[in-house]
Amino acid sequence: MNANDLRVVKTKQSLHNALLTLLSKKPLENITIAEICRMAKVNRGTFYLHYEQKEGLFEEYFQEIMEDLNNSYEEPYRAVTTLNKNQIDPNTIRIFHHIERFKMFYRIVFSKNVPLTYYYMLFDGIFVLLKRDITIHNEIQDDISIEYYSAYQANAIIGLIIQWYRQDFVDSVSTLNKQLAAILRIGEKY
Amino acid sequence: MNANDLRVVKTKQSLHNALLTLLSKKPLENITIAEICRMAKVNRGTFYLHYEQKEGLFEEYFQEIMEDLNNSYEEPYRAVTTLNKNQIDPNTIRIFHHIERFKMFYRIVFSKNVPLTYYYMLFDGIFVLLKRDITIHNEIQDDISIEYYSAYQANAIIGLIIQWYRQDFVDSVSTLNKQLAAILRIGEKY
DNA sequence: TTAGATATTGAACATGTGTTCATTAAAATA
DNA sequence: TATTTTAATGAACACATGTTCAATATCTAA
Repeated sequence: MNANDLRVVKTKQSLHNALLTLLSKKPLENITIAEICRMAKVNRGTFYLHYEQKEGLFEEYFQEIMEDLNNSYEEPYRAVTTLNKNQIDPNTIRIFHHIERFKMFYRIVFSKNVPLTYYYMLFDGIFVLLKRDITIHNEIQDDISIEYYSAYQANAIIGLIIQWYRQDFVDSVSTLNKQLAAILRIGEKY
Repeated sequence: MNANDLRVVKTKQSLHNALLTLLSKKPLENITIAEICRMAKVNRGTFYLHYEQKEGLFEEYFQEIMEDLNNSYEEPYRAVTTLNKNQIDPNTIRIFHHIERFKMFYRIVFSKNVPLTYYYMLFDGIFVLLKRDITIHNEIQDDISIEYYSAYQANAIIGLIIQWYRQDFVDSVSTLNKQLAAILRIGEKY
């Protein structure tokens, strides 16, 4: 199954387009593989040559979105810009911009009948960014595992995003940035 | 559909037992509704009279587990015992005990092909506990939304649990408690 | 205990799933 | 361009899904 073979490229493209079209009409859970294939004019057997579930198709998209998340931080090494210092500038927090930009997709990612896969892809994405950030600024005691600490911080941010999502992203990106900045500053008051 | 009708009770019980038996042999994703019904000796149509998906059946179980989580904190009002004070006693943190106790179920809840529903049930459970805790000890500035703050803290804890789960819960409950306590203490050093 | 209410059943139907296999069509390469 | 390689197709299969409906069994309430 050579991914560069034009036939493969064409097939996948058709399937991608079909899924996108269908997603604009109904939620992922109500879309069937047979339906996608009919619309893409691709044999159903061919679908199974490339994917196991319709979720795999969406996963390919989401992969690209995760790359955008990474690229957002490729410039300086700033995930959330050093979590515990009080020189946090809310504008350097890029995560919420990213979510806002792709909110169409994140509405799917966070919907309750979708498998956890995408959640984990997002989690891992943020986890890696934070771990890098935390390691560089090594703002950590030796009794804390970097893994646990990164998982804690990464998922905490996703917690904000969940809350945001549940109000259908009505708050502004800057509200989210400010909330995170304020929360991170809490500890330092004591 | 009277839930007290003996026929209903009997049917649900059979389905529950069948699901549990099957779950000991294979993951939820590989279990079919038809299979559950065959084993429970319940007509497939009857299944659809009570549930929409097999996931709904599991959800009923998980509901009970969530009640256990709540009961764990029914005594004094201590979720994680006031998140930001340094008099945190790791032993008063009950969440990880709870997870450990039901780890069989949480292995399902956190598996990647399962819908987000259960994740949200856990999230909401912890969220409510923390929100109560935070409100009582009102350890919060007025520029922070209690909702966002609770979501942040609740999901942060689940972040630790995810990390724990991914190593198949090899670490001890007390390790987790200590990690959380240490992380919560970080802010106060500055 | 009986009459009425209703949950369960079995059968059937259209559609989806996941897989196989020989055939065909479209690429790569030489 | 001709040859080889291999992806895509169509047909078929057993099984699952989700729904309907009349017939039956079982429960509740009088």
